[in-house]
Amino acid sequence: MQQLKTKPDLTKQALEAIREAILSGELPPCAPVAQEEMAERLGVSRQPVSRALVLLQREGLIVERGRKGYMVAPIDAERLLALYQVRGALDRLAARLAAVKDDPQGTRRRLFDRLMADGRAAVAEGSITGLVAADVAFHQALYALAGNPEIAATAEGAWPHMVRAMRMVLEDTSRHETIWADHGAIAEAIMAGDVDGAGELAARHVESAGGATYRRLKNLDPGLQTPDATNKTSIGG
Amino acid sequence: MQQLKTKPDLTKQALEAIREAILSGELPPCAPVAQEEMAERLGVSRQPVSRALVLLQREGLIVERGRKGYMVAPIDAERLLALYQVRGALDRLAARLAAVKDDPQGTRRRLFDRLMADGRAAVAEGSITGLVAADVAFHQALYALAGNPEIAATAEGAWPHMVRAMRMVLEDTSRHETIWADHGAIAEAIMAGDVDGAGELAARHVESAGGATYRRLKNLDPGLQTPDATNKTSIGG
DNA sequence: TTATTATTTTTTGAATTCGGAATTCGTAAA
DNA sequence: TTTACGAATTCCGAATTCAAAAAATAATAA
Repeated sequence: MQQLKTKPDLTKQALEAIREAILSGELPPCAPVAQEEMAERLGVSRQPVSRALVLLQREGLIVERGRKGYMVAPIDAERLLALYQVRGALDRLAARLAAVKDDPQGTRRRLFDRLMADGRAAVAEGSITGLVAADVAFHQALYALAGNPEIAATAEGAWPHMVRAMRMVLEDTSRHETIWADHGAIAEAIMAGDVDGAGELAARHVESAGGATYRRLKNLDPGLQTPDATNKTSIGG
Repeated sequence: MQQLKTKPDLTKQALEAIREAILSGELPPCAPVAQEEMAERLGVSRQPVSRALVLLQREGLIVERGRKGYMVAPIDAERLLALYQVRGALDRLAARLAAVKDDPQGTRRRLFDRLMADGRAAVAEGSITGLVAADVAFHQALYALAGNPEIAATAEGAWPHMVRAMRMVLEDTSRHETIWADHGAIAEAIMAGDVDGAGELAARHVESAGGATYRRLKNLDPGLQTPDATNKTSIGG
């Protein structure tokens, strides 16, 4: 018999709702986040909203504005670059750990096949939302395959910031193809058991994304760009 | 004229106080944490305590026990091992970033000299508390020298768990010397600008500590142990 | 004596209330 | 017209109150 569904828990619901509003852009960067208004909008009292906001602040998605309340954190290019560097280290570790495992049942291969198909479909469709979802799914699968739950838990803090920036970056459709070529190469290296190769590819992929994000946010990357300009070396290695 | 001191902020104070109580062992693993009792002990209402507990849960230092309230999280050997693996990746990155920087003013060398002196003094004194403090200081300095604030922010989630376990591990006094020999080697490699070497040494040092912690918590390491048994290879590499 | 059920207690989550601090707006004076 | 002072409003943290749910306990029947 399975566990019955637990109670709603207003604090958790408020947390999810507000985070989702921030990630979707419904609450854009620098938008004020007033407790009373949020409580009103969610149909609850200020209490659960206030508790959720403390968590959101810890996640870095909202920042204090003195006695003026909170506001949605601005998208900070330098911070994103630093976060991508950290995630590069985490993804390298995840890929290495995934590569040392073998896959007698072929479940891992089927998982990658499905993820790659979803990603390719999103590329073909050109849907930003679909591409973001497929990207998140791929990397979360990487963390899961590593068998170290703390990798996913640690990386979880960085992902919301990246999702928020990803929409802008993916406006440059020229990157869509290379992203999923990278993912394919990473998956192949993992399935081939190539520990060093998988880790290196994963780290470079992430740092490349970080560089692209940085340039995009700094408006250094107006439109198209030659593939040569992407990161080929990685300090994280 | 100087700025006036800002307000105390009861929530933050409660958070620090309870966290400190957990790390010091005053609240041992599996001890129940009741909101009312905490509020009473800290001389505040349940409100700021409740908000602090939400944060502490996010940090993983306390866990929910249904309607029975929270309890201090038990020390989980598997989890510690996983956390050390993650921190190995982070410390590798930090050491590499620190090694690429140069130090024309010699401030970095003086910092390392001071940290090493503190550590050696703690080893000579044999004070567990002093050793823990010196270890934390050394690695936090590493994160600071990396120039990427997100490394420290990310690693911060893992440290409280490690501090809690460190007391047990450091009862094995034979490790004290090797720990600070490792630190010395890492500092030397960084100051020599040896990026690969510094990263490798830092990662192995952390994973070695993780292995020692794991064995200690599993009671596989009763007392002394030959240095040969320490980790010489690292999957995180 | 044991098992089951009803009651009491405990403890938390959420709502409401209270107090204080900062911003804003209005008014008066230069 | 601009500046400065002060009142009013806004908004949040904290305390208090309320309600619900689970655990503990007591009581009763088999």
